[in-house]
Amino acid sequence: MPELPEVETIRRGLAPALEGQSIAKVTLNRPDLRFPLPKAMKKRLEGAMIGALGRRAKYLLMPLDRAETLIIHLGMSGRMLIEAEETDQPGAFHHDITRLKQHDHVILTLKSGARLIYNDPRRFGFMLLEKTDSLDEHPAFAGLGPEPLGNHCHAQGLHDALLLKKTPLKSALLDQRVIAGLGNIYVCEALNRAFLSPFRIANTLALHEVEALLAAIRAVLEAAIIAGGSTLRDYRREDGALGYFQHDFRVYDREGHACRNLDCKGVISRAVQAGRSSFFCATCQR
DNA sequence: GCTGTAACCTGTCGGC
DNA sequence: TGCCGACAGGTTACAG
Repeated sequence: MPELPEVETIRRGLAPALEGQSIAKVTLNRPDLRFPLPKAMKKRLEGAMIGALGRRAKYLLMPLDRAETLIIHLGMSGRMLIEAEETDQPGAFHHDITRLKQHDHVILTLKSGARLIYNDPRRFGFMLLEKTDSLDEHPAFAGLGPEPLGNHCHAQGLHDALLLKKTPLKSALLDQRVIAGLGNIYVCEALNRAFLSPFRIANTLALHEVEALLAAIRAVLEAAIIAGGSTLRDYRREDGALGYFQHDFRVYDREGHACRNLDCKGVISRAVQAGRSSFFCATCQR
């Protein structure tokens, strides 16, 4: 799925087309997403005006003028796409010729005529409509760790959180309660840049190692946002275009290739941790 | 209470 | 060429 950089890229791309626009029509083609969409959602959305788009971790937030916020999670394969005007012509959707319309589960038609399409083949994603003033208490957000790119994320705080974890570092960083927004790709990349093994037990890291780790996490995420995210299979930007950060991967999906860290002659290995692939260099990551 | 695993669903890719 | 199994960016329920 879209991890933090992909969701942020989508947010920035959608904002000019959505903010200040009213929703004229809601089409629920397939309400049985990960969590079933309530039938009342259609009525609650139609006629509402969209405010400034936000993001928390991997969640896209669409506030409405009715004191409610549409919470969108893209799961593993979800896409949010803007289509300029309604058309059934094949291939008319910008560059995104890979999208199958059978997976267009939710369509918001704006008064401007543009359509916001939620497409998700694997249906691991979901949408929730919640009261805006109680979002922080919502179960989706209440336990989330700090935003790695935010002002409230500090090495000391991350160090304290990791001290409580007896799991391998890789698993600890995937835990959204420790730090929010990281997924498999960017954890692998950040650990390589910080020269830390994914197998290190989280509570054995010294503060100076956590400082290096946090700096690496931030560098990776910022570079990925500039590149428009990473496209492996499903991810597309809001206009159907690809992300390009996958060309800058140092370890992810590079098993058997040379490590790209300076002066390291190691080779990238792959191992399975908690059912997920970890890519790392055993020579320079300790 | 914490941790690891399996399951959710569908598409893609590689091997046979 | 076609079939089948493995695997995939996330999250969560459940067993140990």
